[in-house]
Amino acid sequence: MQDIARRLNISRSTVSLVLSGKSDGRVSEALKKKVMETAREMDYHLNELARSLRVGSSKLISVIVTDISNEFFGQMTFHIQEEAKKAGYLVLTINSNESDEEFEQMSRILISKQVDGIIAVPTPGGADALRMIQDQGVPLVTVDRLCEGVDADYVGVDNYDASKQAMTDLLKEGFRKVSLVRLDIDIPPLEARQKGYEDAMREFGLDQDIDIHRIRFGEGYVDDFVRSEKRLLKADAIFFTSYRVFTQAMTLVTRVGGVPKGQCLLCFDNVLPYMNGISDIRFVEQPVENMARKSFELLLAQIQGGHDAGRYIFPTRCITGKRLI
Amino acid sequence: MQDIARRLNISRSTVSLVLSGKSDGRVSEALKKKVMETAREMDYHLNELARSLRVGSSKLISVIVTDISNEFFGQMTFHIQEEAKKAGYLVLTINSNESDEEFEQMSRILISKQVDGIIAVPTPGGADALRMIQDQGVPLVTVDRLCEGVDADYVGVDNYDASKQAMTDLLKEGFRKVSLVRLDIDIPPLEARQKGYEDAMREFGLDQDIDIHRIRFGEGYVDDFVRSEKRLLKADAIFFTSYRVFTQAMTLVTRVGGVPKGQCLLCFDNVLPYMNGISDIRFVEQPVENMARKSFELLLAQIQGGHDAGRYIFPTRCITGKRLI
DNA sequence: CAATAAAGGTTAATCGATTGACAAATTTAA
DNA sequence: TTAAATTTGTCAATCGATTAACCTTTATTG
Repeated sequence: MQDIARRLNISRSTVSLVLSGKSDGRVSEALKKKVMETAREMDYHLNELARSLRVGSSKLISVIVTDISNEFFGQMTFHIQEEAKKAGYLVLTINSNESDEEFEQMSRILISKQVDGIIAVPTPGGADALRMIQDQGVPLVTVDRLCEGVDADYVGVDNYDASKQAMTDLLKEGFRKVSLVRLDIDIPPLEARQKGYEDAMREFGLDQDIDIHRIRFGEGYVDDFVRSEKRLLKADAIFFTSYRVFTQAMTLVTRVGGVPKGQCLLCFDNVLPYMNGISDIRFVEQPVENMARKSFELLLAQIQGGHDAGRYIFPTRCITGKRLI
Repeated sequence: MQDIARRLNISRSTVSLVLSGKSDGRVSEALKKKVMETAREMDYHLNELARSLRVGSSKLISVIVTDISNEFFGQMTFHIQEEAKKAGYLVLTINSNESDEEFEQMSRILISKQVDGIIAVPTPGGADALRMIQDQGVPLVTVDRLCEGVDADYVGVDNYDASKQAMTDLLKEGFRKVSLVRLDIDIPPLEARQKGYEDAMREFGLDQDIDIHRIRFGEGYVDDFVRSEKRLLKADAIFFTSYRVFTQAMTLVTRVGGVPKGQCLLCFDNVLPYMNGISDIRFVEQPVENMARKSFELLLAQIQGGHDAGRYIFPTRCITGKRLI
């Protein structure tokens, strides 16, 4: 700006006023034009860092997810980005990889970077980090997992209900021996989904057939599946409580000769790419786009002046696939 | 920092020196400890914006891809992020959606945000934006698509060769009527892949059977497929030249009753999730992790002091799936 | 003992914008 | 004709760090 000012023999203030569009009635049209032209000629690009420092807003937000390879979170961040773009924000996407330490460390860095807000999927022990974020006055919206003891906006679905409903539908169709496969991380959504499964089984008098398999999130998952192999192959149906554990299973299905004839697979979250390959597959779909929109809307509301934290629960749908091959 | 300084009755400089770890021999151990403690007590978090402005480095880089829902680019950005994290950088992931305007607009914003570097998949007409980036002195690495007329680092594969090789393998097995399905955007990789297909066909004397279908990237792709339906269903094999167009096709495959018996699907890029569902499917795999690593390595080299632009071509592999159902 | 070095801190300029307060020139109103 | 208002800009403090240059003490050395 200094350079432009010198070139036109005016002050930096004037240049700043023009370039930031705050020159209504403070700078003559003629001069305005000249400033804009020289700016273009000189290939001038505003230094947002300086601007941010001065005005106290970085126009940067962050989305912290636990597993970016999870299609649900992938779409989530995509839609948040689209919304953010419209509002003039850029998004830092962070992957905590389900690690409390990474989650906290990254929160710290984001605070330092002066992000204007954070949309986070909290890790199991992420409460402290969330509190730190709030204490530093950074707007916060939690998604997917409710973190008890932290009073923040929340966007999610009723996992218990969705799970129980999908299971009930399955049982009504006559499936009896239904196994549940879940990750061995203790997070609220998985607990709720498991509870929904258990309650549905009980209501059909299938207490004896309740069969739960815990699979590691990362390394070692193959061993876990091998250990569960026999029982899973004998099940009428399998309920995978999350996308991640489903895809883990799919990488191994070749080894056991494919999905047993007649077996039904139920999964929480969209598994569309797999639909053509398995005779009977169905899934519980979360309205990811609406959830993303809502999350950003809440964040923006916080940024633009406080509001009371709320919890927004979205309805799910159960989608059933048809056999193709 | 001012607050900490006041509390301890010392100068801000001292606080800064301690907190930035540059106080070796300039500040006594006792005082150092006190500073760190009070910083912790006061919940002090450094303002990176200010630091960045002063030192002229934001510790922010950006990755601009054309289609984040493309699994290849998804993994690409993931691995770049991991590398960046190790080096203390955060990543702004941007989606240009194959639009030249968005690509240029976003480049502008990123320059303003003072990112330390950009790794970009250029859009068809992105040359000007690339030049702008370079003119502003921002380190740049291009990936996936070579942009003629721009002298920048490049990381990619030999699309022609990979494509021709995969086709040759197919033809050797006896497949004859092989159709090609591609997006109707004119970008170097697709041209090269098509050329590889054509040359392979010709070498087997199948000039007459060359059959190319162009499908729109966004809206309207359904119509395009409907138009091509008859010919595609009659083909012995289909070569999809990119992940995107393959997934587009998969959303429609239910309508036509599935993949015809015996038909082979060949795709450029990893389509693992679909492998269990189709009797004969194979794909050309790019070594995405190595490519990501290399891209960041090149960017970092530029950031840390210029080097001559180079082109790095990675080898591909052809993976063949087995029928499960 | 004087000269020099080392240790421990401080001063003040700087990065590049923003903006409230002020001022000169010109116009309008009474 | 004179006071008030408008137009068109400028001044200078500020956001929160970093860092070269400088200044005191205190210790070391020949």
